[in-house]
Amino acid sequence: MKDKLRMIIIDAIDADIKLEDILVEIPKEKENGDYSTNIAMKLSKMFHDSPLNIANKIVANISSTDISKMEIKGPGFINFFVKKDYLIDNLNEALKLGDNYGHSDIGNHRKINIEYVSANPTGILHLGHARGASIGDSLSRIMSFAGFDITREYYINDAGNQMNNLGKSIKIRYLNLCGIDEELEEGLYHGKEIIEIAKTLYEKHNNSLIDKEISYFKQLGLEILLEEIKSDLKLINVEFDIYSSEQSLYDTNKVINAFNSLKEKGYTYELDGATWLKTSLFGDEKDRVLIKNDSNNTYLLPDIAYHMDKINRGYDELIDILGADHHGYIDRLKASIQMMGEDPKKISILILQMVRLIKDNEEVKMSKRTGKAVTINEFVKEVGKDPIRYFFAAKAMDTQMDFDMDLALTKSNENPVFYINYAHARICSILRDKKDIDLNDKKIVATYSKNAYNVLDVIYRFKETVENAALKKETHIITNYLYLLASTFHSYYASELIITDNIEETVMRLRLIMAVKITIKNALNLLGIDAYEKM
RNA sequence: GUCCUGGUAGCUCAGCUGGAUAGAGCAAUGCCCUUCUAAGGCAUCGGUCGGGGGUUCGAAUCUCUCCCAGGACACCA
Repeated sequence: MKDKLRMIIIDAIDADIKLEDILVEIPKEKENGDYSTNIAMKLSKMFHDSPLNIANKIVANISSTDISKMEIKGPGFINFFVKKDYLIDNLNEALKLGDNYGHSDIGNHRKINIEYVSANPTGILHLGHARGASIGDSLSRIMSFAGFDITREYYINDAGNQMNNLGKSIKIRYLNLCGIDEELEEGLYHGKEIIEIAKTLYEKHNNSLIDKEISYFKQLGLEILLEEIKSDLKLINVEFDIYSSEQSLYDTNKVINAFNSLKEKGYTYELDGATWLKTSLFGDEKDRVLIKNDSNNTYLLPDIAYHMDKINRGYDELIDILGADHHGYIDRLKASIQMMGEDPKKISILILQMVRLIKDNEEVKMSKRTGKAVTINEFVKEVGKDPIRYFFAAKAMDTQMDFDMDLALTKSNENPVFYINYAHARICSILRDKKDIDLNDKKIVATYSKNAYNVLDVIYRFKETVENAALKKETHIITNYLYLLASTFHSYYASELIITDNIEETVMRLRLIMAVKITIKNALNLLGIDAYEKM
């Protein structure tokens, strides 16, 4: 309807205006119409005329069967009151489409790769990772529902020095169990999951692994921890399409090829025994080291190879969801990609601000080494998957958030996910009582109440909400919508009975709440949250 | 010191391509179960939009400056 109005408005203006310059919005106050536009004020300068005059001219030029009333108010807003037939059409559409209601083609099958979490497999995932995982997965679901072709990818840093440290840490813990005294030095991994791995190995093999190389322990640790990461992610409904390995980029010569390509183009130079990349040529604040003077690579080189690999796999856009501590990384990566001859605009890097965990009014520091961090596993057990998913989706990525453990653990009704699911459960309950009423009765003459129309209107807005969330890449647009939908429904529920003696009325109202149920379920699904039949 | 994010009701946060009286939830207060789930509804209370200047018909929104919080400034990833 918004788009329709924009078309109507543009036809009524005698000037060269682009469609996207016309803003149509839903006024906060109902008395200001169903939709409104500020275009007259916008055109005031261009036409050298007062907004009110322009508004009057525009209104005089509009004639549409969809519009029941137009008003000019305030400094020059044009308010539209539209006929409500489209809401009924949409209701029928929703019932017909079911699980597919709200699906959009706006993404036009553009191939998008979303990379998130990508935590090094040197420990167990904790709460901070849960934010990235939740946002990444919700965004994938939303964009996918909006018609984008989404691939979810997890990048495993299995080639760097931390992996050797992992192997070393496991081996030392194992040797300790075998009665060999060896110190676990600073910088190695002190987490209790490392001890557990060592313990498992000892129970299984006793002393027989003492002479094995570090690389043996490294490989074992990697496999075990990766499995643990996958199963932890599954607890919050997150799964990936592709796990790609840094090591494999070396094995297939993609890293060396990337390096040679940069070198051939003259973007590298030697200094102090290291090899540098001229990223400052393309907007980075300074040049970066590719190969250290101990002849090891920095992380940047394989990362360039990795992003090139993704581009070469045919994606139209790469989205990286990274923690706030990586923000300095954006410029150097984009600069590097540009040197490789690709458009840096293909890469969107979304920066996720930190989560601070608060317990007893004090911050709990999260560190893989101390073993003190609250793991996803523990957190799901205490709080539950759905509140976690909702809570993370509900906040814009760029807000730093404090996660108050004590508050979350009370499991009180402060969590809106209960409120939303309560609406769903209520509907299910009514539908169980409907007995044998035929909902497809076409001969309906009764009309909907004002409250019912409010509900219809919110249901109608679902599709444009999905599109908006997908284009802006913001998950909280969906949570806000869900809350509005639930709230509008609860209000309607209190205002009239669904099942009455009047069969026509009953059928209409049942159809309405069924559409609400479908919409809630579909929207919750976009966030990886279950819809409850009963509460 | 430089850069990046934030600073909106007691608390957690929306709103930010400039628009009508700044919105929700939680907390507080008062009503509403002889009605399909009261985990609900209805209402009240609550604000120098961090401070100050600027741009204009109009600024929470744009701009400058200062203050506060967190983060980044490696031949770590």
